[in-house]
Amino acid sequence: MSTIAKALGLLDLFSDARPRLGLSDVQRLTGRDKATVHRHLVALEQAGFLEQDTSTRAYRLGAALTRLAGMRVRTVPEVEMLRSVIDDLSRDAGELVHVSRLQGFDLVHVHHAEEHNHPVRVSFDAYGLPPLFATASGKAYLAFAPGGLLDLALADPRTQLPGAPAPNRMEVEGELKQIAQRGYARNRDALRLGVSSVAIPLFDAASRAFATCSIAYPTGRGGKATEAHLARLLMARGEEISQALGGSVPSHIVQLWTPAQERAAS
Amino acid sequence: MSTIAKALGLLDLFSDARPRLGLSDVQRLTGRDKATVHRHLVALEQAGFLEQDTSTRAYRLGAALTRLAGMRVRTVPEVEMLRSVIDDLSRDAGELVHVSRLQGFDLVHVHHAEEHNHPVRVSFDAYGLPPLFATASGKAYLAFAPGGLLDLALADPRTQLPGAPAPNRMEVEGELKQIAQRGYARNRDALRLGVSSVAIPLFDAASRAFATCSIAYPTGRGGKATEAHLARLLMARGEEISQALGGSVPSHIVQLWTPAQERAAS
DNA sequence: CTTGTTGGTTCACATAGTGAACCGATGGAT
DNA sequence: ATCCATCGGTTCACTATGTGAACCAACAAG
Repeated sequence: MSTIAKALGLLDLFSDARPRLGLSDVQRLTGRDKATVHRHLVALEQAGFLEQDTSTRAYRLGAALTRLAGMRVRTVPEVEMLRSVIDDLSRDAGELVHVSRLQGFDLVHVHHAEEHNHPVRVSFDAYGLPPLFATASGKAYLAFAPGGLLDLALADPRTQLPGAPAPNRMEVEGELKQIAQRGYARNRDALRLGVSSVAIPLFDAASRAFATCSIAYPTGRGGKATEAHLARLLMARGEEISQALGGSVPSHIVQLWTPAQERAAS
Repeated sequence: MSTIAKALGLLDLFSDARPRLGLSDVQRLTGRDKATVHRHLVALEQAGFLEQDTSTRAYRLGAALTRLAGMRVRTVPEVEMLRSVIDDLSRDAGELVHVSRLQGFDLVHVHHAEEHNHPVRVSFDAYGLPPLFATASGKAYLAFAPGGLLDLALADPRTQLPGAPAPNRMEVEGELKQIAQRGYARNRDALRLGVSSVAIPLFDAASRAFATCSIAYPTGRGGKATEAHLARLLMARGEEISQALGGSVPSHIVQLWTPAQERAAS
């Protein structure tokens, strides 16, 4: 293992729960020699990746990180950031994966990836603006967005499928509550006949829902089991996808998305 | 020089102007051996600090940076982030340095540092809310804030010193224009008799003005020369201060703040 | 077909990293 | 006041790790 990897690995020891670490803490957590750990910490500090509190002598994440992260979001287009994660997810699921960002109440296309495993698969046009209430993505967003938004969305005619009956406010509220508890939204044949999908929200740096990721699959292919399987895949990568865009998922939702056995293991 | 420092130094080669670098680019820029550079790049990539474009094979800043940067802003209080920069600035200037954030049209105290070089120095209470138009900070903010704000600020009575004549809209506009050209705002005896100050805006991650940094000094001490000297110190650190808070200064303002001889050198 | 790029790999060599032992300071317990 | 544990940090002999000249394969322009 390269010394570079060892040193950079130290940064991963810091977390929201454990934002400040002393020399001995790091030494214990890594099992490495104190002298080694110290030299690594000093090197990271000199590069600005760590800062040392002058009074407690504890280390915390440094300013160079925000500087470089800012550079990344400015110079790397969203699509590039998403590519590898979304490709992986599409490969694992064997279905069409789709990321949209919210602009007002429009779901605008950001990126998609499709895998050609199945003979029958979902295809779609990337630039249509589907109505919020007719998609799993739209409902996933509303279920995790701040409260007031629902009324505004209901008032906007563009959020509904033309010709369809207006959604009942009580019913919708009930469904969103279910989604918030379950961790993902689902949809069967609502937007296009024969197409089902599951979706989760994505969160920005301030942990606000601002985009969504969905998997679409032919309704014919799967019953409850398929839906649950795809939803699991989606939720398992939910945090990674938000992070790829520079966001962070609120901890209670990370928990919701983490399978029970994994939670027990950690 | 430690290999860790060498590897981390590679990240600094990336910039807004040069966001993607190939192996040979990095080799040229550093003068190090190609094999060495390559191993460093791979190590950084494996840690997520770099990503390699699969088609062009060029490297760009990676997702680990945004993840860690997010952690930093969540876990490290603003005051902690500012401390070292502001302390340095206060030491260099030998005067009181002051950082405020805008909440509506209130300048709320974030952090300050005072140096005890001079026998006569400015002291102040940290928690007063000075009127926007009576301070260098307030004017620095307005001069670099989006246009519509000025009218809203003029309409708000709290932005003006009680008892003072209402500011003339044309005059104010002219002054803000001057400030925008000069790069900093100034103030003599407006808020408190015998106290002058110079101020610059601070920018957030989206490059919007959201806070200010000012240096206060006794009017008696300095004429034009002192003011210019302190303003230079302030502007020289302007980018660093914004960055400490996770923001980034628009490039045209960085230029405005960079002395002519330094610009020629780089 | 040459010539000059590019990204990447190999291996003998020496430099840079390692860790046991040590130091001084701090903070409880006794 | 003394002991003991723990803290952050340093030293130095030893060797594992990093280094760089030489070497590929692939690609593009002349």
